[in-house]
Amino acid sequence: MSSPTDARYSPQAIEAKWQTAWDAAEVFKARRDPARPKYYVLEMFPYPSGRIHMGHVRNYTMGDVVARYKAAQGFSVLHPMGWDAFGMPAENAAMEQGGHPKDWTYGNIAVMRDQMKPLGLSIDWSREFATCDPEYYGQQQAMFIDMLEAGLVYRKNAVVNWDPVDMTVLANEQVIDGKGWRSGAEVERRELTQWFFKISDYSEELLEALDGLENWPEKVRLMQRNWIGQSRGLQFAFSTIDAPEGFDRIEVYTTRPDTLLGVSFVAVSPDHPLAKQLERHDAEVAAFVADCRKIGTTEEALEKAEKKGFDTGIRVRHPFNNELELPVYIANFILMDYGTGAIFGCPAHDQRDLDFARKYGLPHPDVFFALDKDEPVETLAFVPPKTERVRYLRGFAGEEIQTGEQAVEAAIAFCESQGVGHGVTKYRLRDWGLSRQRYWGCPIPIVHCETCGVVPEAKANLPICLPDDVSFDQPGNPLDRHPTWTRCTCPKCGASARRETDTMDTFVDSSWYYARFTSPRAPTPTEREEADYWMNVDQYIGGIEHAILHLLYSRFFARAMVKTGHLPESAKEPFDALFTQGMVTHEIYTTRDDKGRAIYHLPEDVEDGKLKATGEPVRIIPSAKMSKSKKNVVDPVNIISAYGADTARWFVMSDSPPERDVEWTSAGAEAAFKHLARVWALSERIAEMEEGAPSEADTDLMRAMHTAIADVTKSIENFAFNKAIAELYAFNNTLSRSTASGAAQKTAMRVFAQLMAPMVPHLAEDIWARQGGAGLVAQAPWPKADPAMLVQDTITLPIQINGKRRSEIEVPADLAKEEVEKLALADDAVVRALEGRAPKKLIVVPGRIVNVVI
RNA sequence: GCGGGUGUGGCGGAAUGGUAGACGCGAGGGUCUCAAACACCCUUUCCGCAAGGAGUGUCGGUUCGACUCCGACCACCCGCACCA
Repeated sequence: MSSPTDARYSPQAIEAKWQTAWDAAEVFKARRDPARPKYYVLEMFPYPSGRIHMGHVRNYTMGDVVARYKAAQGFSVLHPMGWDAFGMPAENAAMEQGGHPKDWTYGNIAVMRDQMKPLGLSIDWSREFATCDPEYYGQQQAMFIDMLEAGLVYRKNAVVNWDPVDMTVLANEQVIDGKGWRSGAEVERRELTQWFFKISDYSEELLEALDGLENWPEKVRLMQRNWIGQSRGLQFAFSTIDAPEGFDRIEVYTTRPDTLLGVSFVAVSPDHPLAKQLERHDAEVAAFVADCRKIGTTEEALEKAEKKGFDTGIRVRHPFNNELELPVYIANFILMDYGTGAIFGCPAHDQRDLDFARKYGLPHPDVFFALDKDEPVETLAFVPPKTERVRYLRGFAGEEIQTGEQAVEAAIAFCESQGVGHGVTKYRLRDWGLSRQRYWGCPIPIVHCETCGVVPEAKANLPICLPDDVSFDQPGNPLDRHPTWTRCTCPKCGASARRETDTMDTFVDSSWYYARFTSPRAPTPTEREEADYWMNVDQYIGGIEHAILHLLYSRFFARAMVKTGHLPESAKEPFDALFTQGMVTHEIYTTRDDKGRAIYHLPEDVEDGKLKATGEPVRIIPSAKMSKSKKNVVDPVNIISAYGADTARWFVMSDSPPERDVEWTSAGAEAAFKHLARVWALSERIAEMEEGAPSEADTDLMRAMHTAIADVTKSIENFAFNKAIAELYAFNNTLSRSTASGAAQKTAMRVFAQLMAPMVPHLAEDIWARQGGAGLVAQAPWPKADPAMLVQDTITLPIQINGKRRSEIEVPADLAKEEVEKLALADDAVVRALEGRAPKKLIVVPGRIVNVVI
């Protein structure tokens, strides 16, 4: 080996050096430059949990590859970073360890920023903010007031999880098996008056606009489509018999009015006004309803719970058959939030209704049969797709064969003509409840005045800052029991009044941060010129777990910002392209506390299945998404200090395709480091070479180089970073074995550095400089592949016999089909297989394959 | 329970309906070395000495040809509106 003894790849020195150089040149500062096209790359900003983990490294490296690649393509790039800093963990930490959520949060941010910076991400740190900065949430309060005035905010009652021992509202994740996570008390459903955003005003628009999001994954659009849940159905009222006063009618909504003649019962939600009315005077009803309210507030809990009903004794008349009286049940699986909170049951064609009917001995008359069968329903409901043709026995037009869809429309038309209800379009999407009875969130800028009622704060008084003097030694919302903070003046009449103590859902914070990044220090939520230039986000990158809520709320919020004048009309769909990366998974380690509840432990605190500190054995739960609450997070800091940031970046981008989950393993990090060290050594060797005389090997190397440019470029464009890396490996193999002249190898090495720069920017920068590249590789234009160098003269055509590969032939790339056929038929394997017969069929796919069918 | 997704060697994975296993890891063999590390070369889907055969979660279908498209099933993952 000719390399000098001191020549060694030392990332620590290289990385610090180039990060300093980038900072000095302000390479990553986003500049509004009307002369250049802009590109806005955004990764979902992190929650400051305390330390970065491999999921962050993977997520932010992906964005960085895109940002650096686009910069090389000549775009003016905006690539910012901030912190989704409000939320429960800060309050939990305050309760567990003492201290203040603010100190905990800002402390975590400082640590994580320090951990992130050595990664060498091309971020414009001058735009950084945290959502818990008063400068940020004050602007959010201003928008809340604007939205209130625009009719997009209102108050109504909604149910929450109530812990009767701790006297506090619980989040769904704090309810475990129906019990409070701290107190262990049975959780109750309780109604509170809460603030709501009118996202339902936009149901139809949010649904229709999904079609325009062509650069979003189809699965995300489908999930949102189903979540919004448009349905067409019939709404009508049953008239009641023996019902309490004011309940002479029960409104129901059904998507299957074609089954109205197969109805055998009516059921209402336990939260339905009728149930509430009966509950007041009937102990049995009260007991049943109370029982229903023990089921959690989640749809999942409701769906999984055993289906139960209570016969109220009330009857309704069938709208088309006065003789027929149907029982009215209160049923635990009916949602008050959907439709009218009341349904009719057609057991023959709905499994849940059938189970219910069988349980309570109700009939289940068939409405239609399959075309080829006429067996009455017994234990399995007959629920064919609505597009399938079936034979109606109890349709509105007698015995008729039609699809469910046709029958539904016909039924609606018939019912309307008879004056029984009307066809309506409904959505599953519910309004967005934003009230949280918690401290660490954006205060809702509202004042409750005895004379004026509910009054928005004056904008001049914003931001309404959270008070610092709070304690977390007792459960509940510290704002609610604060002695002075709640006292304020009514902005309307000047009388003394009480401040709203609810804070905002943290989803509000993350619904507009992308817009704030365009002018993070502005005295208004956004600045028109900046928003006009930078919006929309050209590429948004984040986890699939945000497919519905965060992304749907952001889409709504952008529209609300358009309506209130904070964003241009063109920004109502804020994310032009979306990429959902897979999650980084890891095993979970738990022990139990004295009450049997799970305590989670960090991987770094566990060794050989035992806690390092106490030796207590831990339970190992199979890999799951890395999450701060489960503490199954891996610390990348160790990898970076041992091998450098480029190794960490290279490793997380290689192997797994970015959209798929990856299980963290330390095995590959060493290998990634060795590879980068080999590349560095190769560059040293090439740098020492003489220029030399051109040879045929030069042409081969240049062909390989242009192929690499074309392949890597395409792979990065397609978000196939693992393939880009595989192609870089292949080019490395070619280059390191090349016998081309020094001049050619130097050229190839410089291009190699450019191609790997998005993934390993520090190493690329070092090689670029060593090979005499001009300026910084971070600012060099992306290389272009010469199409002439990609053309191949001869190709290998595989020959299949009956679809199985049996042979191959070398042919000129542009050989005529007839010639290929002749050559194929002359091939030994083909001659042997044909045994003198003619082939049944001969398929030649030019440039791809030949298939001989015998 | 409902909605969405994923499934390919020992491992991560590659493959516009056209040579299944690119590239990497690991493993085995070799060169170099006093030795080790590093580096380099070769082998590596399975069965078989070979010829050959089988093979992309399972079962079926469409096609000249299926990892790819369709249907059913199994397993795992994500979401289910107060985790972020």
